[in-house]
Amino acid sequence: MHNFKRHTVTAALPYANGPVHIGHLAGVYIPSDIYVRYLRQKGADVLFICGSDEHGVPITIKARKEGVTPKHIIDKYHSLISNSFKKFGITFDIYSRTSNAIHHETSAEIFKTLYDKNAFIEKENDQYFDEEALQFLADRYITGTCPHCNYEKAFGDQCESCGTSLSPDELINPRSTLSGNIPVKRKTKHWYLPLNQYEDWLKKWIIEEHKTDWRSNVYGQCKSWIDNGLQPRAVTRDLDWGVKVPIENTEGKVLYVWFDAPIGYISATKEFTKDWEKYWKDKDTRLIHFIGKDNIVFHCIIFPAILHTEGSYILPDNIPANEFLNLEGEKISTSRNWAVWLHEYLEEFPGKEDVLRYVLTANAPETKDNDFTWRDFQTRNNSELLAIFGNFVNRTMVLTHKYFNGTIPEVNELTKTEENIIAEIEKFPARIANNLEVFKFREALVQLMNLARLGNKYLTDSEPWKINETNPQHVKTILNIALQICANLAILSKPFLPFTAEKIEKMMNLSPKNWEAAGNISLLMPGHQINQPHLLFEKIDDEAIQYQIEKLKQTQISNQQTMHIDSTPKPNITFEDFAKLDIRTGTITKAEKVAKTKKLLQLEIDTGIDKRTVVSGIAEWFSPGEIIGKKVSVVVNLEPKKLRGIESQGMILMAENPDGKLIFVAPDDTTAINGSTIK
RNA sequence: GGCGAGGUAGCUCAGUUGGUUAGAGCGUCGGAUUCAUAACCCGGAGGCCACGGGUUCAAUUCCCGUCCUCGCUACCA
Repeated sequence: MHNFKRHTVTAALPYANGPVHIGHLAGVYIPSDIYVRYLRQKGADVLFICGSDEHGVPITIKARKEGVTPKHIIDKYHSLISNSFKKFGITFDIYSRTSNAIHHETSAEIFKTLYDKNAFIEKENDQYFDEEALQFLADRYITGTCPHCNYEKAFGDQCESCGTSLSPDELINPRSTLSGNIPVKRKTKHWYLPLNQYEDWLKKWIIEEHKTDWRSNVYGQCKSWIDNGLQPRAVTRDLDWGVKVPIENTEGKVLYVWFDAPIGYISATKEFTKDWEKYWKDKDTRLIHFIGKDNIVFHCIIFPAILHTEGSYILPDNIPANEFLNLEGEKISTSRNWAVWLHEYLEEFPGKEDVLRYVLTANAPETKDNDFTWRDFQTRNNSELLAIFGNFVNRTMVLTHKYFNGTIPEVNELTKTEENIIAEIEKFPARIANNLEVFKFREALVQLMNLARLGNKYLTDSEPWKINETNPQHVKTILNIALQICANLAILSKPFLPFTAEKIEKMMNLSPKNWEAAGNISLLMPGHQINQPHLLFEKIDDEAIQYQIEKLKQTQISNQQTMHIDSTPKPNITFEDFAKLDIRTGTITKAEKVAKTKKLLQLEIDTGIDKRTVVSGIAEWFSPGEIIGKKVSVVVNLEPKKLRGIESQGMILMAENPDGKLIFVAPDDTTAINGSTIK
């Protein structure tokens, strides 16, 4: 085990085209903040780095849509995001942004170094070009008809109607969104990182050297990528928003956003300190990336490959990626507004930053996707944070004021019970720390709560309110120890619940202490005066929860009304155009799954005029058995097309429900005769 | 379909290098208590450890297969 001298901890750069939500917090920022706060409390040399990721096409699209500049968008979200983090007590040493000059210089420099080392492959290929706007078109800047579902506003990279990933070449009738013109193909040159050449190196570094210390989800995902064979990846794009490619004659080309974004960690460090190199180039520095699982490939494979080739940088020692957090059973979605936004939470639950920190840690998606529900949020606040932690501190403080006017009493004779309690207290710092060291934040938090439980049990068992008459000397001992537990809680809860820890410190007149100070009963000296107690947490009532649930329900309703309904009709066609279509009623006579596909069913349809084979992408919604005998509407004069080697001789008409499920568009009356023309 | 990660009490999760009664928190039921935000404390109930085979003296744990969830990937006239 390497003995590291310092830590560089990074948290994934949030993309500056929207606000941040609880999924971001639970997945990346809370665990990283807990870890860093813990390290700092241990007196470690640690740097905590983050910033906004401000390049890439989606930002330019959003800007165009809203009629503002990309700069306007990133400024808006950079400050919104940065603010939310600050208010939640995420203690980055620096929260930078990739639009800064220093980042452009740094990423250009690294690109250039790799370029000079011949680390890239140059490839020339055809790409769509807008002759009016005089620029190459990013995939997102091209719209056209989806070849799969005929949706007319599909993008060059994806059809939002059927969800298919596309390449611009597949689009029917492509158009530039910049000018509306039909784009032309032009040759353009790009650079690729030949990831395939890194396979042996990655195998050794990840598969062999990090088999045991990386989380199984991270390790498994990497292994999957490596085993499946890696492909060269383009590192440049034709775009005018981003880091300019630092080579001559490359006007209009920028670094692909995934290339420059992780370099943002380095440039942010540079911006923060002149000493940045020791945090990135010294073998004694431990580099840790906190990310969500969607980022595994970039942080475990691509970015390390870049750093490795550059040559002077260290590689990450661990990459604790979390899985995803769902909200009330559904995937969190920015575009569908299915989220709890941090800036809204801060307004609706003022002073409850720690409550959310607690709930998201207790329910963190460390090993698998997890679900955030408002009911669970309420229960964890009321029955755990408040009832166990808050209540213990409160009852201890109240008793101290009642019996000793807020002065810490001295410890007298220790019974066996006290000796056991003290021995227990000693174990907690290590117990919590051991879990934090291996990124088990959930379990660490459970241990913290167990300390409060220990305190509650001790008070209840020793009943100072009963023995005050008969044995006042022992009451002093009991309360001293209970108060020492509170002081320990102030220290040990700080990484998790920083605002609460500070409140306890204030109530107890206690100066902040480092981690090693905890684990004993000498934190408060007899005679020390404490302040009046204030409640650390308050009950969250049904009303507040109901309001949040209602809010989500409204979102759901409005989503259902707007989803997938294209409000602009297609251009008019003549009757002659319509008459070209030959749609017949038919009956499904056979159905079977197409081997090795998830969505395809091979159907045999009795169209009244013949029996023919149709391949249809409905397997996700219908099993072969349930649709045999089903009446359907079939386009019988569609040009046949081969799918997965099977010739499809027609198309079945389907409609789509708001939830994405396809339903048959079929004759209302089952007496409809096969072959009857639909007109 | 391929690959990866998961499938353990009502809920959220531990755990098992194969071995006597499978754990925790919350919830639930009962008891005790009143210092404390009806909170705390004690106790009970609640599990074919996804399903089917196999290996073994013994499997929730190992092997094979199946099903379900999530992710990546292919594919969806």
